[in-house]
Amino acid sequence: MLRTHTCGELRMEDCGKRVQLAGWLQRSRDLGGMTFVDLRDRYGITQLVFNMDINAELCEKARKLSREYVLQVEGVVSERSSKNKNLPTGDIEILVDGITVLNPSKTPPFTIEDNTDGGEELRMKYRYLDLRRNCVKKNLELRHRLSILIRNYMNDLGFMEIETPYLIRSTPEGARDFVVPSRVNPNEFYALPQSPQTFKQLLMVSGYDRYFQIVRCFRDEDLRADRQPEFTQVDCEMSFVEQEDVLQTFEGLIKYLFKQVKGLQLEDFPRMTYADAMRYYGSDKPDTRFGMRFVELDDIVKGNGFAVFDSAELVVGICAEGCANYTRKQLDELTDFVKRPQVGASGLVYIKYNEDGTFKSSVDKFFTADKLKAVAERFKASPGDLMLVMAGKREKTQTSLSCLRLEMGSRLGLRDPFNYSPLWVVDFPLLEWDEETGRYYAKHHPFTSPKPEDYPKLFTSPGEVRANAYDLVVNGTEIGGGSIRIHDRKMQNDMFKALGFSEEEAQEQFGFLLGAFEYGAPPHGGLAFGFDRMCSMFAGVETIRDFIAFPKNNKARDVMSESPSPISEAQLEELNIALIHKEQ
RNA sequence: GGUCUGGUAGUUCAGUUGGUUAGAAUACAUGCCUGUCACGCAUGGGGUCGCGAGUUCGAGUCUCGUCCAGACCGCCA
Repeated sequence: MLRTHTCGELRMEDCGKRVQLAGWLQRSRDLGGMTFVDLRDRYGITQLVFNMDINAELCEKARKLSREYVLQVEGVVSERSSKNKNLPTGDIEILVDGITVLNPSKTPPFTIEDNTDGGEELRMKYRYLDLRRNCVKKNLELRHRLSILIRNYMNDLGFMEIETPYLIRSTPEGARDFVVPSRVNPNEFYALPQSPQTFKQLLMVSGYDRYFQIVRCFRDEDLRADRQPEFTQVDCEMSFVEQEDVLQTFEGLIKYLFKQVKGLQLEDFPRMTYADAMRYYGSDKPDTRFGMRFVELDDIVKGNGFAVFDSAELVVGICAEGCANYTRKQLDELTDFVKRPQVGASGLVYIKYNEDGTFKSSVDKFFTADKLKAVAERFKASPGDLMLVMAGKREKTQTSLSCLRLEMGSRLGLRDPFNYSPLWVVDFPLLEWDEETGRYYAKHHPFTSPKPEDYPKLFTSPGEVRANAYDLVVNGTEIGGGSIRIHDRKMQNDMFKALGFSEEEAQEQFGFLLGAFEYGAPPHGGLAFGFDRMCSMFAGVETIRDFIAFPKNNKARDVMSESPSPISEAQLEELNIALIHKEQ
């Protein structure tokens, strides 16, 4: 061993011990007669001291070392004459009598500190240096800790972790697949799994009635701060359960994690139907840390000669408490905000309920004070409040107002990342109409079961069928989701029919699963959590990249290893692949 | 596919209405300094202003194109 201790563990009671440490040179302070060196490893920082009077030759050697050199030192643990309260090892230092440079280092392009001078791009290019930083290390430690806690909790409940394949059959439903050419089967391709969905259902057929897996998944879609092409799911499935059993089981897991990681004892998670989430928050993942719920106004405001309202499918608004003093400039900012292409609203109506009880609105021309008073009552507004109203097509208006609600929540400081507000969103629609292709798609996936009472509507009014599907939402972020699956062959056939699949197409793509369902599939259901998002949620940040050791950038590139990259003609030849656009 | 923001020293940034030799901080190098811990002080080196074209007597600054990075919309069962 090159060391007897780590750089984080020596304390006062170790004084007098002869020790060996190894690590990286964080920083050195050369005072002329003496030199201090901070030695860093994964566990902490320990100060080394060199003194001209004691060993001039060694001190001279220490002065020549620079940042990120890898050192091994030997010396005696001593009490410091001036202590550093900011450091766990701040009471002691090592009186060094021997030093070995294990490896020199070029000057790193940015400082290895919490408040680094390096920008995002540079840190990603030199990610192996970025990972030396304490704050990045803490993120990976959190991730590790969560994975251990989850595995232990699931194990205690009798869940088995079973690995499923990464090279699987491509299916056209859902996200775009990453594909992998097969050399031994020319002209054929595997896909990387978007999730182990079909395999975990097959495991239920096989009788592994409680399965989980912390597993990498792949989706070839555009990236976001909270979306990577490869990401990790906590994938779970149970047999002989109903929706309530799944919700209870995994609410337990999440509460356990909050207790262990944050020391928080969470109340039972509220349930909200998809319909209510859309109606009151304009989103299927509502941020319930604050109110400002939607209030629909159609019956009050229509028929007063304001064409925008009269022609709208929906007139809906929110009430921002205490914001009646917003200036013209602030209101214009909000109008600009909703008019941005990303939000896409055509305008914003404001109604100020002034402190003196009067109203001032952008639609005074059309509405009497009495009418505005009626609107204010519908909002349960008080003098001093500001009502913001939007109108138009129902869904579009809801999503636009949802953006505005979140913006107002942020402006008013109502979105504290460490104030956690979890909820289950339930009763999702089974199907979703797609205008472009003119057909229904499974909102969750094609194995999701309809609610029994809605099953008869599958062919009469498919859009109204609700599913046994649920999402766990925390602070406006979808942390996980799942469903009770279809285990009945006839129901599965009906589902494919509703999706416009012919018998042959269904057989072609999912034949192995359908076949399995004919050999005694148990009732089953489950869910999957986004593990990266879970980590970022516990840390109170938006981006999941901080919790992935080697993430991709927003063009799906690894700027460190410069991946993806072209492959050789020989490789292409071997795979029987020709490139169409070689120049790109 | 689209909207927006940015690209100037190793790094993080400033750079006025288009006008002389492009600055600061930090890092780095050298020297001084015996209790520092963001040590201090002094001196010094360091620039294809992302790239290309255009406007102009003159472009870091204006226009167009392009590349790169980031946020978002579409997309993500």
